[in-house]
Amino acid sequence: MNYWLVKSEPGSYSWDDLKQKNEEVWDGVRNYQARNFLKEMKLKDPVLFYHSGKDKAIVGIAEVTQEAFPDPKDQDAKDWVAVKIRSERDLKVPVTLDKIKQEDSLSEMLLLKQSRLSVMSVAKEDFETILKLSES
DNA sequence: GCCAACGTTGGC
DNA sequence: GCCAACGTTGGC
Repeated sequence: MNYWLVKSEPGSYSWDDLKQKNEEVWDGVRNYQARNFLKEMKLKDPVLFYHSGKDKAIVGIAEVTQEAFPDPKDQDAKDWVAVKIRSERDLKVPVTLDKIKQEDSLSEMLLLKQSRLSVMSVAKEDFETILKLSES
């Protein structure tokens, strides 16, 4: 099992939006590195949901409900893909970017290293650390 | 509002 | 194929 993180600007699509719809097609990704991660996602992989912009925090956990398929928004039939994710649960306490930065063991997270990447993998240990941080 | 990081475009 | 110009993302 692999672990992932997706970013969204809450103004355009928020965690609440996902909870309301339950399941969503995660499409429109137009970055090769992000696309390659989308292609590696497997059914039931956990996905951290991060709010960029004002929030700057991981707010919930989603789950992959459909593996990569051709992005329906891909007009030119390029090789872009989408997945489906479903909201699983809220984090008890959102894990802010500040908190993540304060945690030495998380300093290698792609979230910190590549601020512009919108879909990324998360190491198992890092995933677990974040869960721990979300408990207090 | 600014700026760093980074991706894309287009001229050469 | 290189690189300057420009656009976008996202943190500060």
